[in-house]
Amino acid sequence: MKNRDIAEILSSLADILEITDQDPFRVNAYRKIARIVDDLPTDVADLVASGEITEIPGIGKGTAEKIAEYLSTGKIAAYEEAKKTIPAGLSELLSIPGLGPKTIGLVWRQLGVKSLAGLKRALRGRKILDLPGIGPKKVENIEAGVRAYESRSGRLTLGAVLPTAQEVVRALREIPGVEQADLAGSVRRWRETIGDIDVLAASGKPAAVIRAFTKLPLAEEVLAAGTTKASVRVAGALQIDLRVVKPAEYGAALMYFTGSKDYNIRLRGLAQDKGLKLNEYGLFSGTKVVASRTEKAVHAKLGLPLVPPELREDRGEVEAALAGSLPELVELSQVRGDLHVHSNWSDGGSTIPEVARAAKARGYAYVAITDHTKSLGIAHGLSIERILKQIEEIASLNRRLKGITVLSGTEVDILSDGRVDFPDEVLERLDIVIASVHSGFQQPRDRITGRIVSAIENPHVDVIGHPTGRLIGTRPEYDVDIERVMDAAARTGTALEVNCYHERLDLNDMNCRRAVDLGIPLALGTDSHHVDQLWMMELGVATARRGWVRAGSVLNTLPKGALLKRLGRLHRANPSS
DNA sequence: GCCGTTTTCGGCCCGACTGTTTTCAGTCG
Repeated sequence: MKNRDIAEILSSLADILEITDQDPFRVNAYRKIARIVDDLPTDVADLVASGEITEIPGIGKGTAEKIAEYLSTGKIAAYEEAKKTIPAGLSELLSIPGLGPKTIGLVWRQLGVKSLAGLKRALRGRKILDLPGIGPKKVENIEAGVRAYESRSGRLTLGAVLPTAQEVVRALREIPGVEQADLAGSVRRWRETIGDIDVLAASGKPAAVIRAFTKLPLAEEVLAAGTTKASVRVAGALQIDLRVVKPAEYGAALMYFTGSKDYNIRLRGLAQDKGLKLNEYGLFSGTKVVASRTEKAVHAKLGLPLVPPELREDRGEVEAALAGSLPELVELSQVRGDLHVHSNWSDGGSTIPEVARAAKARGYAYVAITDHTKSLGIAHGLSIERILKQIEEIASLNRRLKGITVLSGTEVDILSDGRVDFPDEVLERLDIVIASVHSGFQQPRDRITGRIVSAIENPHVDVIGHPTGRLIGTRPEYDVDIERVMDAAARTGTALEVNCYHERLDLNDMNCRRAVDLGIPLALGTDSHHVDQLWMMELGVATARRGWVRAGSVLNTLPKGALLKRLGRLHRANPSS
């Protein structure tokens, strides 16, 4: 699938056109198409072959031809030509905060800056001060931008910052004069990674709120503080931006600061069509406010139901909302159990009774213990003898437990030849079998895809664990042909996991959407190695919601009996609970 | 580059902030 490659080329093309001062709307058109192609749940080659590609809003004849050209020749002539017009190291400079295309074009043409190293030399040499429109303050800003760019460690996973973000909102709501406070930005949309945390508050006394906010104990450093907004640094490197608005403007402001940018653009377009204007202060007819206090009211005046923040990415949700066909998304409260938890029998830190207690406290009806198997020696994977013993202990524990059932499961290794690590007679005795790849990540596409398809076709395998193997920001997915995996899963009825662990979220949102379209069942599991990690179910539910998943597609929204029946193992259901 | 019953040409989201300005350009979200 070439979607990602094509998206990167179109995005680079946009960078080049921007630096060479071409029509900004053309630049935006390419950026938008790059995003659309990257988000596509299907192989762009199929859409080109069928001619459906130009039916996607935003993609016209011109770009469709370029994509077709890439698919047949491996190159796009327009891009190859454009690349010759600027030095290769220039596009990188667009990532420096405070430095934009105009200034980059200026230092390149006037000073011969061709790269980050060249920019730093120009800053040191102070030649840059001779350029029109550049003064000492601007030089200072660019220097600070370069430092920030060089020191930043990339985006953090949502799961790594969410607890802090939620604590900040709680603290904010305690401040006198704060009427409402919520997370906004990419955290509220539950994007898998975030750059900083945006928080919004409503108050009639913004200055006092800002003062109190900057004095919160968790604020380690105050980066900026004005009358309506402030930025502080917490927990090391994490930046929190607070904005305070009037209560009457809260809904419009929350929409504005939640984004995404593309969603906001779409809604402003809808407003324009109605002769209205939408900004962060409200929806206006001339100077008269039409709606502003709540998100629901602003959406309603635009002819839309309230669109859940997880969907606000301009991936078709606006059209669906207008047509009244938004999906009813799965909710955390509908999840009746966690299907992927490790205990101290393998590499987990909690005992099985501790897991059961914590799962019950979360309101679950069941929880599956799915420890590793013997070939994963590093994780103390279970031998056949030990898994049989564990099955017995869990049965005994279930006889004592009230209000929760522990399911006997396994996360069985998919071996390098596609067989799994336990024989059928062992797998048959388990309530749930997850099969996962934990080795041979470097295998070529055919081989690793074939392994996973073999596991899918194994009648004892219920779920494929973390199907792409990626670790966000650490390890790319293995070279798996996810289309083939999904075709096999759809054919056999095998579930694919939405691994909820914050560094995995695998399947990701767009793959969830593809799976749902194909009718593939999904299994939510946290992959917890300690009871402190069970909360990450929230992250998986959010990922599923971002993938337009309804409760009906999620196995663990089923009651225990229906789940076990679905897994084909009703006869092994524990009769005592 | 994309798009369209006000349009096949002429638009394309909106405002704040900053720094350089003397009326505005660049950047950001």
